[in-house]
Amino acid sequence: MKTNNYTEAYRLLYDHFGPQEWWPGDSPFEIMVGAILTQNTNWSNVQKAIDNLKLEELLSYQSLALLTVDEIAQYIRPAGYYNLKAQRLKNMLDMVAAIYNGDLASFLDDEMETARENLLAVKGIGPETADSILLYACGHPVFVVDMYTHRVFSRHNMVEEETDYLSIQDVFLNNLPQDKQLYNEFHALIVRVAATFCKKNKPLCSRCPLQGLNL
DNA sequence: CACCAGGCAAGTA
DNA sequence: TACTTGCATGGT
Repeated sequence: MKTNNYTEAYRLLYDHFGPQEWWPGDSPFEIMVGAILTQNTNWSNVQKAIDNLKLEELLSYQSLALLTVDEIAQYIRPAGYYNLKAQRLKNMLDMVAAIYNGDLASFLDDEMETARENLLAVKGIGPETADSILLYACGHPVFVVDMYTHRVFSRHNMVEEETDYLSIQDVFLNNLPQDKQLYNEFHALIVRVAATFCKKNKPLCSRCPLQGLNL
């Protein structure tokens, strides 16, 4: 059975780490909030911010929409960049209000391309945040690229060192079956292997399961 | 103490 | 177009 290196990389990671069962969140709305809060930020800090909102039962579209930007900012302080992220959350809520008449379910059920355009039009939502929401909150078949994807696979010579988001995304979309469950697990596994074996400013780790690739 | 973390937008030349 | 900078907390 022949397969390509990208499918093989997925299999190696899955065999090593097992299913990751992402996204860590109980609802689509929690995932949308988490996607903004985790921008350039460690997840453990994001979890504290999410817990703050949960304790006050504010982690729903209807509840959060009642707060001012400054009020949101105080709850999410542990996530860092809290003033910026509070405004970005507000921008996202405003988009749902303006385009989907305040009905979150309408956004979640919308067509993928339309939903992506609406997300990218929100100030503070870029390609990674948009794709994370499309995949993990909406359930659309999108491959999410992040800093780890670039680091891990450029280190293994499977993506260019100097490249951009869409180019990396193309590599994976062109070399993997269109399968949202696979995209879901693969991204989570990439985060896992980066945190475990492929840290910044460290040499290629000999214990990385991707060493098993026949390049 | 320094460095890092699941980005993005705005400013500069 | 191609760099650079601001945003900020908490863990290692």
